[in-house]
Amino acid sequence: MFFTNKIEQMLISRLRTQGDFDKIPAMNDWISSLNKRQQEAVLHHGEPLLILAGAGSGKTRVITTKIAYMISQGLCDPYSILAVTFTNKAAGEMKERVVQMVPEAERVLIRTFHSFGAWLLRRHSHLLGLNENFTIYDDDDQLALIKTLIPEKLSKSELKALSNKIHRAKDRCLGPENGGDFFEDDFTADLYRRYNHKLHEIGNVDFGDLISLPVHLLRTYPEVKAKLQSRFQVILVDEFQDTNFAQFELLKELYNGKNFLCVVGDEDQSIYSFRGAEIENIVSFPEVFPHTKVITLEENYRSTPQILNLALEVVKNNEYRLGKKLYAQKESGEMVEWAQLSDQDEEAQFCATILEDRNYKDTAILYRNNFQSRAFETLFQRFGIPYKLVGSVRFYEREEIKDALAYLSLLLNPLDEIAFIRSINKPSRGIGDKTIDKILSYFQGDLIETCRTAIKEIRGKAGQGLGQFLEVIDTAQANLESHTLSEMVHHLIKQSGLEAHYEEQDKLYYTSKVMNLRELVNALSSYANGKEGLGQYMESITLNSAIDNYEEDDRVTFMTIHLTKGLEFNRVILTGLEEGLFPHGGYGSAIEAREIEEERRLFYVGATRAREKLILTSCRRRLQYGQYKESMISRFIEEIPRELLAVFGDTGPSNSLRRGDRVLHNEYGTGIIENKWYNDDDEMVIVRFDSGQMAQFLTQYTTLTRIS
DNA sequence: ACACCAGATCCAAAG
DNA sequence: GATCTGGTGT
Repeated sequence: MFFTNKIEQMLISRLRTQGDFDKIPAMNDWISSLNKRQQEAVLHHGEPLLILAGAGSGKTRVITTKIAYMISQGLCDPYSILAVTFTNKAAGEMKERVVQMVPEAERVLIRTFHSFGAWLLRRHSHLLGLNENFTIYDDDDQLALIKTLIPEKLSKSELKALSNKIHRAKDRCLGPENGGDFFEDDFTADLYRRYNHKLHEIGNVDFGDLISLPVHLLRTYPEVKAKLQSRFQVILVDEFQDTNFAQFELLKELYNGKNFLCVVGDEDQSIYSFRGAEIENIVSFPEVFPHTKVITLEENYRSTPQILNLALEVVKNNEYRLGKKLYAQKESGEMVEWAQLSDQDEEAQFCATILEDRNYKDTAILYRNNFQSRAFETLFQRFGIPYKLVGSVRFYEREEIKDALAYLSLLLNPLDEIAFIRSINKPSRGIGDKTIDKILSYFQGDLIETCRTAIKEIRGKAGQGLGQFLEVIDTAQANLESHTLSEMVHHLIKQSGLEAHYEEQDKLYYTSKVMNLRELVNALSSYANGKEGLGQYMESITLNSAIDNYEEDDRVTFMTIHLTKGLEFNRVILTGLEEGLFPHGGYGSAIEAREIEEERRLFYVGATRAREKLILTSCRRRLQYGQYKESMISRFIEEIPRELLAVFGDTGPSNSLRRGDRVLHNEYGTGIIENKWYNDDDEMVIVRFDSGQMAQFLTQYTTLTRIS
């Protein structure tokens, strides 16, 4: 059931003349409340659609209306729609909004790329040789597995680099054999080969596999591919600028020329290239899918002109962008403020002063790096200002939760060596490295059975401990069949001694680890009994993103700029605008132009989260590794035309030279500053003189006078 | 096997 | 400065 252009034309003209959508009367209102471009995006069908949606241009509204429209007009079955979002939270919100419009939308599949990948793999685990109840290895688990494969000792950072390399290879659908020159050395490729082999033996998957294995599956099994292609007649992807190569490949595999593809994104908001995102995906989309209809949404409904224009002034310094226009629809508001503070404590103090108006809920304090939250937390605690820290440590990354999950992983997959090593001596029951090596020397596939064999040969404290461990596992195994998951896990954390162990720790360090374990038990109550429910729970918790638990309440929000994607606040304080911090990098290690452009996009994302009020802060010095370090004002501040910035307090804007300034030099004469950067702590400029000569200076040793 | 201490490392961003 | 890691002694 597809749109022909004729039907589309008819619908558009019907909308214009009568505005009469009989099936759902409200549809008329929904569509007519959109602007022309948005309407066009909702009504387009057939050829692939690329919606270039600037910040705050109402893209979520367009997608939800589009889905509701297709369903209510009977253009496709809700079951045949797949919508891919960036986080589970975004998926949940999208579903809620669409279902509110048309209840049948309950059957639309709305997921993140990763959870869609997992969904696909669960249905075809047998074809890929995966454990039926496979669990997903996160970066920690991946690292732990790599460790077992390397005999020689490598430093943590070397291991991380290897693990990262393997991960990035999977993002590009590169295997150990077809990596080309991606792997500089044979060692990495060989490690990758052994890593994949081991992971396959265990029957689990890692994050990268959640995308690359589905691609492999569809390429290897045409019948599976055909089935999926015919089911998903409509595929929508949000935040397309942050998809990686493998995700684009997956999308291409799902497309058969007959189904409808719609992607939405904004190249200026691509901020995840460190995680493999390819900004090229959105730029090249019309070439990959010829006849793509491109619709640009250029009206910003979120921010005041002051905020929007400032953000645009910064991002327009990027070379690599499509250069969309974006027009503020809101009325003029307050000037954007900039405050320069002496250090991170004064910065926190400054924020606290702003919050004296108690508009907690409407305010977000944003920063580049997680560690910056600390100064804010300390001060806000002291002043009793309510705040919530979003996403620094995810629930499943907590030590006590990982411990409990290790037992559960082992129950689901007794081949899981990583879960085995983590759980066997936690809390310590006398089983050390030596004993574990000994047990593994009896290795016979199933690790529980291996223990049963090995226990006969292990005496003393270790043997006793191993007996206890087996009892815990056996009881849990039996309870998994006969009790609810909550009851099973509740008993497990008691019997294993985890609860007592963490009770002790809580008393000593005033932590609340037992509470977290209770929370785990509670969360399980909404899942079905048995292995299947347990598997579902484990998946949901592993794929839970840092932002997924974010809830609005009357507290100030602390979070990294990366996490704010898709959110908005009345008032935003963008902190730490200093060279080396934001933009990150520099100070000795040169920053590549590509990286600076991504930092600039990050600034753009942060600034455009604000609806009414934007405040920027910089510190003159900052505590780093226990020492104060002088910092320089971020180049982003310098890229803002002075008339767009209200300087707060008595600190003036820097008098330093900026790109584009006209300067006078004693010997060379007049010229224009072509570029400015920092080499270690030295400010460097390149000047293009009117004579045509170019020269590079260390500004502290050269007299360059600014002239107008 | 584990407690304890010194030296190393951390402070990119995340599904 | 705080936290983590690896080596040492018991």
